[in-house]
Amino acid sequence: MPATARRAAAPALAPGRPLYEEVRAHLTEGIAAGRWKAGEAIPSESWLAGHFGVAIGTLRKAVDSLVAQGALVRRQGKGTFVTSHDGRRLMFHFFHIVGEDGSRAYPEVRAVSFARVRADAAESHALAIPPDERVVRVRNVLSLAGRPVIVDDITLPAALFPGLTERIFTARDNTIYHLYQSRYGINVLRTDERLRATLATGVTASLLGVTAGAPLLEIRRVALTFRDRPVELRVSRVNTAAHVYHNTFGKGEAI
Amino acid sequence: MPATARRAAAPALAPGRPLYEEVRAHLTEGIAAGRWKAGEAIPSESWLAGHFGVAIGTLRKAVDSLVAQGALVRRQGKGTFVTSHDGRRLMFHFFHIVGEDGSRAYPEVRAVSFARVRADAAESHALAIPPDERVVRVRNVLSLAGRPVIVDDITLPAALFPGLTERIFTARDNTIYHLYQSRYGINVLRTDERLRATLATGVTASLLGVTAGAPLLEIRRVALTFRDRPVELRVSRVNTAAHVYHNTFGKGEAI
DNA sequence: AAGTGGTCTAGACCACTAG
DNA sequence: TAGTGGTCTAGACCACTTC
Repeated sequence: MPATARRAAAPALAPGRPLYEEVRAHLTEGIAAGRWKAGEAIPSESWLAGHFGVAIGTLRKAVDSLVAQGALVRRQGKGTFVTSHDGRRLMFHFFHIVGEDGSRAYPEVRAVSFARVRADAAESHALAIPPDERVVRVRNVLSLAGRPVIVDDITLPAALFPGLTERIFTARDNTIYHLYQSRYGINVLRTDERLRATLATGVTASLLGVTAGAPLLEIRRVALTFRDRPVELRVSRVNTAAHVYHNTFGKGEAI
Repeated sequence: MPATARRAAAPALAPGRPLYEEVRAHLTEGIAAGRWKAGEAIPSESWLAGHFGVAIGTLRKAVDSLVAQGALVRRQGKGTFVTSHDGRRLMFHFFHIVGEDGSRAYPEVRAVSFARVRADAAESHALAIPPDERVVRVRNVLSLAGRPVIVDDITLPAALFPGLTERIFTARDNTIYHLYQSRYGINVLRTDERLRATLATGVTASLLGVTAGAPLLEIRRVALTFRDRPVELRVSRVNTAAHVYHNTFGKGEAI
């Protein structure tokens, strides 16, 4: 049977672009809309193939791209699941500060401040929201091995996080991105980071226990969800005396 | 015909792991050994499928992974080519310094020094070579928009770059990675980078035209080829007054 | 045993490039 | 027009998980 005959099947798959892209778009929409929540399984591949009226290979190609993107996770014999940020594993996908020797540790987070304010120019630009839009500003200090290493200034569009309170934010027993996901249905898929070197001043210096004028690594990160919509701005200042920002390019697994 | 019957075909494909991984290993070996050089086309998919005695779909899966890894590039209607670092495009795969507004520019490179010495402890460790092994040390200053922004200290294992002279190194009309590839058959596939903030001192400060004590971004990069073999250590010191290190996580193309 | 994802086959037809 | 990669089908069987 020619491919075109299938196109009229079940959930209308518009022409013009490859079938698997259409299928992928439908799956993406289902995840973004919360039809399948974080940690839940999506229907089986054979069921989805029948549902969309495509061959199993085509369905798999669509799922493959979502797996590569990090939105889905496959588990042989069990099913395909919406990526959840709860495990400790995924955390290092977006946390890149490691010891000088490359050792990884989970930071302890201490909340310093929490405020509802109006976005300043930089925030509204980074978050693609109107000037003076309501935002939540949070400041955390992250410690590694008992010593303060990072000061995080987090800005969230209030409209995306209704009812967020300081208690909710600090009482979480998991990562911050898991909170966004479990309570507000926001899946962080990508981050955009810009790094520069700065000098420690005033409050930041004292929070990190360094002298004014000490070099700090400043990371300006925008977290994005589906359709590259920004959901969080985070400015981190890192004392890199005993830690480094680690990063590899070229996904290539060792061959 | 059952898959197992094919396993005995042409270039012996050992069992135990998926067929496409075997095929991929054979292709990788061919590229690493220089059987197909940078910029050249490998045989067509149908020819390779027949050669290895696998279905076209299986062959494509092997090629897919090498394309994802960056070792091969597909061009519809023309063929599949060994990735070449000559084009200006690929350069930004490994060069991450951009203007504050995200604008990209090609740096002008000025050679400052070139010397053949013995590896120090840090270099021998980073390059996985014996202590006191012979290495080539090069210092470059990179300028953007006519102003010096980066000081690069490059260390190469002399054994991998026989006959390398200052003239060869500075006379190249292309990127440094293209030189490694075209003259020494070394394909840089991955980089491992560690970043920290430091303070400008002495020579570095004067090369960059900043005062001692100015904050600099230090990037310690190890370039890797097939089998994750290190081929270059590069320590960059960047004046981030008007530039930033830019990076995105989560390959996800905008959906 | 039943259900899931993982691998593999053997084709067909489409889209693009080049002579 | 011939050759290349790109998409898609309709199965088969394997590996893993759960009951």
